[in-house]
Amino acid sequence: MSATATQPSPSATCCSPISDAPLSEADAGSLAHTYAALADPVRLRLLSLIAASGERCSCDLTDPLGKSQPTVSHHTKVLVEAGLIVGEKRGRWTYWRVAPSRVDVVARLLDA
Amino acid sequence: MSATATQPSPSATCCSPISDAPLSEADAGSLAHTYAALADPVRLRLLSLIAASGERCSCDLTDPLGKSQPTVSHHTKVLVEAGLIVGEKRGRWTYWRVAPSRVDVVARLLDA
DNA sequence: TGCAGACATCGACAGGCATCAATCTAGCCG
DNA sequence: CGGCTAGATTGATGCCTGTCGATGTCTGCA
Repeated sequence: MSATATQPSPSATCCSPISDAPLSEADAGSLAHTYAALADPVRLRLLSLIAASGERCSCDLTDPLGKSQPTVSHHTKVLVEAGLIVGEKRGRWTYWRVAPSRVDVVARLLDA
Repeated sequence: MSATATQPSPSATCCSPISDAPLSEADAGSLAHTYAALADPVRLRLLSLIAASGERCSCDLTDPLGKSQPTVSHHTKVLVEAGLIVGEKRGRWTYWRVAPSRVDVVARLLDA
């Protein structure tokens, strides 16, 4: 597959609160994709571990989550593709941080 | 099954922003359940149709969504179980409204 | 009382996803 | 250079979920 196949769509960054106007099919699709990234207990705990630490290495995620290394790697990938976290490789380790802008969009979508 | 089997857990109503402290497994589970209700394009459009109208009958949902009546009924049920909408039967029709309190909880969880 | 319409439920099918073992890749150290 | 370790990728497996046709239930109306 191409490297950008599941990149977050630009339309996901532009939506006003859902009470303003019905979502288009395209917007609903990309937003559902973002919410799907949050619809897993492991990913929510992963995100909160990163958010609470500010920055966190993959090697410090497998133990608290109680999941195998491939599983954790899979979940970090999903969160990256949803634009919710960003990773930085430093030497042998990868450090993760939350991507505040995207989190902000998701939070604000449901504002009344 | 019992009528309350999939009711939203009380713990889902009490969570502070995820950056404050890592989520417990139980909280992560119930929150993931709520996000899963939003992780479908049809349900997002359904929710936005209801939110934009204030109140909406099931009979006015199948056409704009382009889904069959059983499918729409399934999705409204999922949103009700997530606490995101409430339904009221009046005569032969069922009218749906958003449940602001739960929507508020979901929106606020990601606050930085 | 009997009929028609609105909605829920059931059963079945297809597609997607979480998980792990095994393997691969890349950077560090002796 | 050779071994070691962190992390990504692959492939297989089992479960969950979206969808629809068929059917059931209840309400209003003639």
